Amino acid sequence: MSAEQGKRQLQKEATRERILRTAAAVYSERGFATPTNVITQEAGISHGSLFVHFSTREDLQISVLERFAQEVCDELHDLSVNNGSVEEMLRAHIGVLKNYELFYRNLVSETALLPRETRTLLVSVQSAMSHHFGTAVEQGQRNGTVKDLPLHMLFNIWIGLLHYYLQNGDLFAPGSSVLEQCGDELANSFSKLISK
Amino acid sequence: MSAEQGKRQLQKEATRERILRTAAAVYSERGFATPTNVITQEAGISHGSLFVHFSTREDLQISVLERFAQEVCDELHDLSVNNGSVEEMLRAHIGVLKNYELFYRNLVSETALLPRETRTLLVSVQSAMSHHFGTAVEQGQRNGTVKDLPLHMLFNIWIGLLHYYLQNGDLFAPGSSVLEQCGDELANSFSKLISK
DNA sequence: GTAGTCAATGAGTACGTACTCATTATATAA
DNA sequence: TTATATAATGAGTACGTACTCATTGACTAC
Repeated sequence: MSAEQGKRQLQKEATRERILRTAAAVYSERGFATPTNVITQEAGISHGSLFVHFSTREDLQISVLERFAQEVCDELHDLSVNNGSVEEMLRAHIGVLKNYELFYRNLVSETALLPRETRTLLVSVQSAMSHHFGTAVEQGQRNGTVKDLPLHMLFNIWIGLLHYYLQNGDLFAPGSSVLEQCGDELANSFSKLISK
Repeated sequence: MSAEQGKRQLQKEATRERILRTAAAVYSERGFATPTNVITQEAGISHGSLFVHFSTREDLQISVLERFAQEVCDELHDLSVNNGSVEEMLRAHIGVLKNYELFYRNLVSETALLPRETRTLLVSVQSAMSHHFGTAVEQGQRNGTVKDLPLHMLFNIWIGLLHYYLQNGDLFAPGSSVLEQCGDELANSFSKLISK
């Protein structure tokens, strides 16, 4: 039976899970360039064991990122901010990202040294958000409170601002969370900016 | 005499110069993670020779970046866009960066893996630009054509947008120059956005 | 001309780290 | 109970790359 899992298979799945969780934590704190032996050490397993579960380091990175993207996309998708103001919607966006700040920060900072595939994952995260963004902004545009600039440009300005603050978190909020520290200011400034 | 240089000293200076220029070119095309042996090969000198002129790889990177920052700062400083519109000023900014697009693009994309000191250099480049930005925007704010948001926030929104497009150049302008392709749209959209 | 200096060389070293594989221990099947 | 399958191990290998250093040969000072 497929539902019935032997002790061995359960153990294997548990180890794989342990690696994935540990890697996500390590990538959050030390960045994606962290060597594999640090991850296995942190996970309390042998170095070789990692390669029983993931054929290459890149394979592991992709798996971690896929899970992350899935999780964030789900959370973003479930946001109930329909008919809210633009600023509310932006705050909700920031609220979700706060849960992943360190990881997301490293992800956008180090995209250049990550496997190509991960680019697509980042795009899918943005797409998940763009739906709510579009809804709120278009509503504002229809009732004449928001400027008539192309939606994609407004979205890119918002994402660009967000990423800029995340990447330079140590300048804008030294030793602290940028989203916590500057999130409100960002949402507020941006919504003022796009309003007529 | 210090003005009098022996043949030897001239040769040494020429080699150092050759390394710096080659490194800048290589960093532009392959990024800052390119190994030192690629640079020396490209420069047509022995690998060991590099370490006669630069004690470490990091030392070379910093020297290259210092020269770059100096050059860009000078060009930005010399911009004669006083009393021009905000959009003109932004176009001028883009015009300068076009000359360094590949290098600058890699710089903002890979800041995370570069030595700490280089962060300061990037800041100094932004500072050089912020003067013109402030002048143009404040003039607009005084005569009531530009929104009254804090100057630093407007500047960060602009830089964030610019960097976002540079970092994702392959999405916005595949196989081409983003600044060439999207520069006008960026300057135009941003100036529309901040106008009342 | 001779001795000393120094830029340049390139083979060699040190080191980190991704990945392998023979072995071990444990669960499952007979 | 015995035999087989396999998850996990960790010492070992391969490889890339930053950096060293004894040697060379062109320049300089005397």
